[in-house]
Amino acid sequence: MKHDPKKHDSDCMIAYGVDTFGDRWSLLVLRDMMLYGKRRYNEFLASNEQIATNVLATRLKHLECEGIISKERDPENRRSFVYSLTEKGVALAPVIIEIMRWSSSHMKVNARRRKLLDRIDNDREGILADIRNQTPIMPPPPPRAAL
Amino acid sequence: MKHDPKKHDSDCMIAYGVDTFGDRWSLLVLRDMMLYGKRRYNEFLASNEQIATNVLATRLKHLECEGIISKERDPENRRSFVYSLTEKGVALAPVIIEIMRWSSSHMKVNARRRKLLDRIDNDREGILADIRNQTPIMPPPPPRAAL
DNA sequence: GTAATTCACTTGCTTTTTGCAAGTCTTATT
DNA sequence: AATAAGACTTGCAAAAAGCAAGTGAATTAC
Repeated sequence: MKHDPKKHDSDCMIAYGVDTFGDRWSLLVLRDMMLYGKRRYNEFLASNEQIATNVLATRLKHLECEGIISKERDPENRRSFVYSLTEKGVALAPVIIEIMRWSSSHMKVNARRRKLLDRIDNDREGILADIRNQTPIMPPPPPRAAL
Repeated sequence: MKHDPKKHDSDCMIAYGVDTFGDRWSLLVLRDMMLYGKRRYNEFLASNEQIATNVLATRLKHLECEGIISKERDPENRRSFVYSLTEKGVALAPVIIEIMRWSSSHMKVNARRRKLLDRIDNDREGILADIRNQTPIMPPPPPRAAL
């Protein structure tokens, strides 16, 4: 599945970004991959934000089609697939980082978050390296207690 | 109209950003304000992306309610309103900048865009100052030829 | 001073997208 | 051979987006 470049060729840079990854669920999937190192369908499904399974499927397809992520069979368990960030996907890290930086100044920041923010300021290269080789940069939040 | 903080208090930083400004139309309105210096309802409506008027109205209300923009009557034309970025809104500039930077490496970049990207690298402070005092940092694109 | 205009929206309706529950298909385990 | 895990698909209801037309206050034109 390949992306049709015609649509964007004369568009603005923000419009291109927005069309490619600028919706709630795509951004949350990218967060799951970059921050928590998630790589599997059921890991994305398990996020606290409760994405619907059909919506997750279409988002993964779209991100793959845009060249942000790639999909391969897990060699160790052939009924599973593994999603990874491509170079194009890894290059989105600064966007995610700036969103976190912005949010942090407008919401309560707990210890786990503070630690990550400090690292953003002091070890940006290390964070980018971790994202590139799929090392989680912060522990995933505990599952929200069910009603 | 005030935002209810309960919803986000224990959420993640990306989720907070996504809920606040992370949808197609909000991001395009922010672009219009930051890059092109747009400040009026009919200016937003006139963007090439063709936002529907009812959708624009709800987005402006949401952004205002989240404290990203503020709305005042135009003192020189009292049937008009002027929207401005708040400090919280200006603080989103790095997110917009990183989206542009990312997009620029994955799409064709014309001369106008190249000029802005150079300025992002060489005069970041100047750009942030322009955004803060509502000076357009690039000319708006020509209106797309109607069908 | 009344009529036409501008500006910023609303309203009503259709279409598209999302959300939810259940089902399918492939590969693996018992 | 039967059961289960993993990754989706399908069908349907609900919410959001898109479209066209209408409203109401402020302004200019006659």
